[in-house]
Amino acid sequence: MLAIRYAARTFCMLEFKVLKRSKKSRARLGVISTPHGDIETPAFVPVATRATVRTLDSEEVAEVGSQVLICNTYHLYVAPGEKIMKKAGGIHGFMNWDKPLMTDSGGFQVFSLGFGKDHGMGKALKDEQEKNLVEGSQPHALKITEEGVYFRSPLDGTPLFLGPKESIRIQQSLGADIMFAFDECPSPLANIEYMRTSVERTHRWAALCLKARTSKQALYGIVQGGAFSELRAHSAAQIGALPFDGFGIGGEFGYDKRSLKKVVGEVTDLLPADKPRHLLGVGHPEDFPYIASAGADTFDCIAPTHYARRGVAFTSSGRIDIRNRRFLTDQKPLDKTCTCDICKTYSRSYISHLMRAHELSGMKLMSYHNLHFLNAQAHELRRRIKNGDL
RNA sequence: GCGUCGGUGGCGGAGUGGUCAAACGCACUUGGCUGUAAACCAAGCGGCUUCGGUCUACGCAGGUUCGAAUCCUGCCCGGCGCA
Repeated sequence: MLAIRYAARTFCMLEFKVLKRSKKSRARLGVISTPHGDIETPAFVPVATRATVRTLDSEEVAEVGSQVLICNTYHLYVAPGEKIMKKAGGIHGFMNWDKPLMTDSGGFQVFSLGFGKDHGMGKALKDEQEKNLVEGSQPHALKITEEGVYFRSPLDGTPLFLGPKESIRIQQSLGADIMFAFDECPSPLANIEYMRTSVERTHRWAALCLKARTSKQALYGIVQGGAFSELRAHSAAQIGALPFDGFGIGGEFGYDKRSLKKVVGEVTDLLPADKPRHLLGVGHPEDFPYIASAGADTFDCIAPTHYARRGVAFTSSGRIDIRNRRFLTDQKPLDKTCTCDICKTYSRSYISHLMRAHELSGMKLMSYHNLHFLNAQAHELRRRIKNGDL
């Protein structure tokens, strides 16, 4: 199955240059060039699920130093729908973002709307937990088959189907610079037999995605395998051997930072050195050094905006929950070392008041700061690699 | 003045003889969140506690009852109607 030939493959509009390789770690400094400009790597990729970085407009997202965004195929398929997106000429014009864009394939929703919802959990484990999800299990709300995944529209219950062909077709309508192969993001509770079956299916889907592509958009294959080293290695070897333009690394990576670095490092060792790697859905500020030193070039995370709306600000001295009463009288900025417009202008006291009063502007100020902060942290990673410190 | 309805925890508001320290919502406190199901979710929220309890509480004061936030009497306060 994986021996399909890709002779008719079109030339893709993506270039990757490695400017420097660290002597201390797997970290590397690079530039990804796309039709919409360059991405200096390592880069943080803000999440714009429904063609918006929640609470911010595209100009603000650029203002805080974002180089590239990732949107979501499943969510844009549900609303406003493929036709409308196609008619808009794709996401770039639709959301007024002329820098590079990625689209996630919908593979994460196979997890988040499936077992993730069933077990009320995210893809990251906090503690060691029993891997009790057995081969053949199906989540409550959707059905995973060899051909793809049957969903139901969260809006009106309409049956939806997403498989490799459909995902690529929709992603081509969305027109991002970088597409991702349709995969199953397996639950962190999946046992090794479930994981093996899932990974093999994701590999078959990967080949079908390559075959389905007819545009010049770049396409990244996705490595799975959870925290099982042998499955990660197998997946990295299989996916790495296919003519993708880059590689995503998805799923879970164990329940601590050391495990994250180990698992991702083992994967990047097996992937082609001249192609970019994207770590999917990991990026709390404290993770950044682990991610870069494991050899990932880009990585996305909902953290800055997701936490912002709940009152958590990322600062140089850790997280603070701005809604805590003590901040109501605190005249300092969110972070005294931050250079963003919010920290130059507004006090913790004011932002605490806005968040406690559920004012939308509070969520916006928080999102603006957090996104600036994470982009600045990524900038710092590049500086450290350049200086030989990482 | 007469009649009538009502006074419940920080607020709103259930309860109308025992299973009531009192539903539910808000507010408040704490915790969680990593390819967005998420401006969300969970726990706590009278005092003391060796966590089994125990004391004080449903306008105030009495009473009936084995037992009252719930029934009776008086008083205080508020809404409405009639004078």
